[in-house]
Amino acid sequence: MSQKPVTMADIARHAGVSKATVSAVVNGKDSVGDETRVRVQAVIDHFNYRPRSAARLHGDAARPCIGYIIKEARNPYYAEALDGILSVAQAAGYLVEVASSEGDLERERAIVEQFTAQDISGLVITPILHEDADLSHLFELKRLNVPFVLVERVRGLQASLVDIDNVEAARAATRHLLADGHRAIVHFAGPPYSSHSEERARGVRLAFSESRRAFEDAGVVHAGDALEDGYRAALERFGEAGDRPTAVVCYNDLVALGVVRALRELGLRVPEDVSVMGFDDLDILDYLSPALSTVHVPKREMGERAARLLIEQIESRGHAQPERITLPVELKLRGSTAPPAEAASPTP
Amino acid sequence: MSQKPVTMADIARHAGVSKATVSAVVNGKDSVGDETRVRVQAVIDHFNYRPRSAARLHGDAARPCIGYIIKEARNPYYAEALDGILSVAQAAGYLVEVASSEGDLERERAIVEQFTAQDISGLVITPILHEDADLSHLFELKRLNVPFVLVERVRGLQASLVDIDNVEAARAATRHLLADGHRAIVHFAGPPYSSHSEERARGVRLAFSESRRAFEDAGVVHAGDALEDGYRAALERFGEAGDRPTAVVCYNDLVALGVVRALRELGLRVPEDVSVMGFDDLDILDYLSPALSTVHVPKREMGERAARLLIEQIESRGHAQPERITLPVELKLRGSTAPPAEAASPTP
DNA sequence: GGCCTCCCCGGGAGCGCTCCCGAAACAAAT
DNA sequence: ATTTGTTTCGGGAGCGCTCCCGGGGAGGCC
Repeated sequence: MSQKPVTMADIARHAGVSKATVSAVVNGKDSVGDETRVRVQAVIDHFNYRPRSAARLHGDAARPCIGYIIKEARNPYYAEALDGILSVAQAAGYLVEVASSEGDLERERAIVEQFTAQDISGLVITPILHEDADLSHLFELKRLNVPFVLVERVRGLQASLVDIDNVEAARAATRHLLADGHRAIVHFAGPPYSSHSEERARGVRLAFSESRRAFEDAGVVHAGDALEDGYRAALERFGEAGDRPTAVVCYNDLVALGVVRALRELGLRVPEDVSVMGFDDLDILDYLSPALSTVHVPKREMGERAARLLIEQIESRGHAQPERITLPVELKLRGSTAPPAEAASPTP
Repeated sequence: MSQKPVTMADIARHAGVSKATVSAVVNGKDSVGDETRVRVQAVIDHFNYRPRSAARLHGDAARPCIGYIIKEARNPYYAEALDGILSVAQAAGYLVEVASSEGDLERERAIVEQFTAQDISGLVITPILHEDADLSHLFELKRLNVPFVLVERVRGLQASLVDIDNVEAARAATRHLLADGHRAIVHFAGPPYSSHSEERARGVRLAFSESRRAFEDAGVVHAGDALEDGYRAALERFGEAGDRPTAVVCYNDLVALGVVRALRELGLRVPEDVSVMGFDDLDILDYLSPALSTVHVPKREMGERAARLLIEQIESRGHAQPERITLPVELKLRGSTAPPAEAASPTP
């Protein structure tokens, strides 16, 4: 298995030249004769030699590069935030590398290690945070003085953060439905490893509990963060007979789209029979019909702010203080929410 | 600007210890006394020292890692392909890093350099290919013996490739519309830097030219690859009075969704007034209404095959032959295409 | 008080590579 | 024939770090 790595000295020996000459050939210097070049190149090709550039520690410093760790490659949310990061990073001459943990803590840990082993300049991290997750790799980052910015709150970790007030946002969205007269509202919550999910669920519950009018809590269902999750959850919840919620607050827009599809298949109309509220305001929503009511999250701006914060931190050489930025959200009411049929007309 | 980088020797000097001790502290070895550890750590913190791990060239080899270079972070197409790459790579113990060129050749070049400077194990590349683009960085990869797999054809570059037959696919899609009786078809082509775009346009033209029935070529319009591009192009093309195409073949699904929105705003019905054909078959399409007719591209499988090919190449230590895989596509007819009004009901 | 541990720590070699500089080898100019 | 120049190559130092090993100091035991 573990072949001995072929080194530049090996090539030099086999080609009957010095290491310096091999180095010159590898780097395309013009200070080497054609005959020698060909001979050395042949040996290189034969051994399939590739210089371990890790060893080349002087000379041109690596281009500064920041890493972005996301949780779900398939959620356009991150692509939009990436857009913001890219615009700022590019302007500042930084490269951006993205890695997805796909919701797996061990993968996140491996990614962080990989990045630090590559002397990355800094990281923007969407951390995995399920109950008693081992966050040692994040603390490790602090110990190694690797600049990083979080885009999701981590309890007990003193670090820069760019986020929205998820509790308040979810609360506002739910309040709106309550004000519209909905009395049975269900919340399709996100994945357990996300603090965003937990916070949004908390906001929904807060709105539930503060509701003074007659209200039957239709509960919180653990759904997920993908299209299929919303679809499945809605088929299950609305497929059963009896009490049917009149509104659903979703963890995010993808879940909401899944719900809309399920409702359509179940023969329920949106918003006449069921109101659906999303979260995030993905770009694509503008292009759909019916348009989804949702909470607008300034993803692009969050990416920009995170990148700016990170670059400040990098260029201050770690002497910048951690900073916390909370960006405002906005309720976007479009076509997928309306007062419930019963409440719409009567009770003036 | 260019601060002198603080090295381990600096820390050792200021702490009054040896480099070895500093190294031990940095790596959390337990062979160092508490008092010394604290003192050294203090100096490290003060100077904000971070070991240049590039210099640590023995010991634990870096985790094998493959890079994926995409063209457009915001296109879910790549996210779905990434899904396939991730599943194979993860199973084989590889990490995946994604970088987006955002359609910019210089950025692509910088990314490739960055990756090779990091001793990446291999690359999956979606190359930028506009007319007489300078592809020297790709040839450079061959020279450096860096394994890589393309997922878009590059003329004149002998390398592994996983792709579909874009010409044939676009031709089939257009043929279908022709067979349905459409006589004025417009093609909204993709960005100029993409060979996929060029090939698909070629396929459309082929279908045009082979059509035996009376047919007015409504032309090829240069649109782009994003939602807004399709939206803009459709507003322009269908906003004008006079000859109105009865069908549009789009470069991809995003463009098609943009077109659908524009048509809706213009008061045109899909598919009654205009048929819209997409390309790619994004996951989200299943969740939309009306569902989009499109060409199903096996993105996930393409990602899997590309990753598998790449890993074979890596583990054969460069002695594997380049291989070309062409995967089949499938026409997915859903709700956005139909025979044109005139042809459907022959004027009763 | 002598001796043997054990624990810390420092000295120094070595990693694979690149750079600087000078030695050959040959050509051209005086 | 000597000088000057040019091209091509090798020797060797040095990069920042880690590992091995051996030396010294503190403490325990007789």
